[in-house]
Amino acid sequence: MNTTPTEHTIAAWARLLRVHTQWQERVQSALKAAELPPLAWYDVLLELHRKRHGLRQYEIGERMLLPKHNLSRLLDRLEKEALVTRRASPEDGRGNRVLITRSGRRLLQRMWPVYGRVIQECLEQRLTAAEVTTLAKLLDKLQQ
Amino acid sequence: MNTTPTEHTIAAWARLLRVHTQWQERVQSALKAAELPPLAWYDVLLELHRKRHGLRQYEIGERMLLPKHNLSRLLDRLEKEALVTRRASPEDGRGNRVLITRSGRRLLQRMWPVYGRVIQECLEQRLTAAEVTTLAKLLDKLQQ
DNA sequence: TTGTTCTGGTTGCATCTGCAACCAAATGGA
DNA sequence: TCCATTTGGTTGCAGATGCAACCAGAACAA
Repeated sequence: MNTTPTEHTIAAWARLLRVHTQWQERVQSALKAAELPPLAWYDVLLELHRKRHGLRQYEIGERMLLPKHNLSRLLDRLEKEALVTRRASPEDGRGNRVLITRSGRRLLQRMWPVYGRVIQECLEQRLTAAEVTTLAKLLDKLQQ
Repeated sequence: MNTTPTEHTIAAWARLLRVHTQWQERVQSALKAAELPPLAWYDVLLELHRKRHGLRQYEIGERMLLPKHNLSRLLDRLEKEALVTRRASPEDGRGNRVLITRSGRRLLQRMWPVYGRVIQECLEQRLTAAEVTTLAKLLDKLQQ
C-alpha cells in the first residue's frame, strides 16, 4: 500500500470536513436565532422520543458517539430543564434509565422545523434526489 | 416546497454527521497516541506552509472557517510552542502576518504520516477510486 | 479635516469538552 | 464463597470554545 493518500482522496476528505463545519454552523445559528437550545439536545431527545421505555445512558452514548462523562453532564442540563428524567434502572443497580418528558417532546416539535429547514437548504436543495441517494450510499460504506 | 426533508435526505444528512464524528475521533486518537498535537494545529500549519509570505489572521480564519477570537488563541498556543510567529503587518497597522517557523514545518512533517494513514484507513480503503471521485463531486456541490 | 462606521484582533467570562480518578454494582473465575 | 476485573455513571480539574465587550487602525463621508 502506498504511504500517503491520493490527491483525490485528500480532496474528498477535506470537502467532507468543510461541509460538516458549514452545516454545523448553519444549524447552530438557526437554532440560536430561534432561541432554541443546541443541536445535541435535539439528538438526545430524538433518541429518547423513539423509545417508549427510555434508554440507558450508555445506549444514548453509543448512538450519539458521545463519551459517557460528556453525556452525563449533558443529561444534567436536560434534566435541570425538566426535558428528561433519570430513574434508577430496574435491571442494573448501577445504571439509570432516561425518559423524555412531555415538555421534552414539545421542545422536539419546536426544534424540528428549524432544523429540518436547514437540512433542506444545505442538502436537499443542492442535490437531485438521485444524487442524495448516491451520497447516502457512499456515506453508508464509510460508516463504522 | 415541502415543509420537511425527505427520508432519504435525512438519512444522508445523519450519515455525514456520523462519518464526520468517527473520522474526527480516529484522527484525534491517532495523533494523541503518537503524542502529537490536535488536528487544528495541523490545519493552521498547513495553510501557512503553502504561503511563503505567511497569512493574515483573518485569512487563516476564512480558510479554516474559524471565528477570529478562536483563531487568536489558537495562534497564541502555536506561538508559545514556537511553531509560528506573528509580526506586525506592513500593509495594515491593525493586523499581523503569521509565518510558520522551521520547527513548525518539522512538526507538519511528523504529523502528516499519522494523519494520512487515518485518511487511508477511513476513506481510501473503503471506497474504490471511482467512488471517491463521485463523493468528492457531490461534496463539492454542497460547499459554500 | 473631522467625525462616523467598519474591520482586525484581543480579552474576560461563562459554558463545554476531555481526561483521569473515583465509586458502586455486576461479572467471572478459582 | 471470595477476590479480581469489568462496567455504568459521576466528579474535579484543566484546556478549548462561544459570546460580548473592547481597542486601535482603516475607510469613508461631509
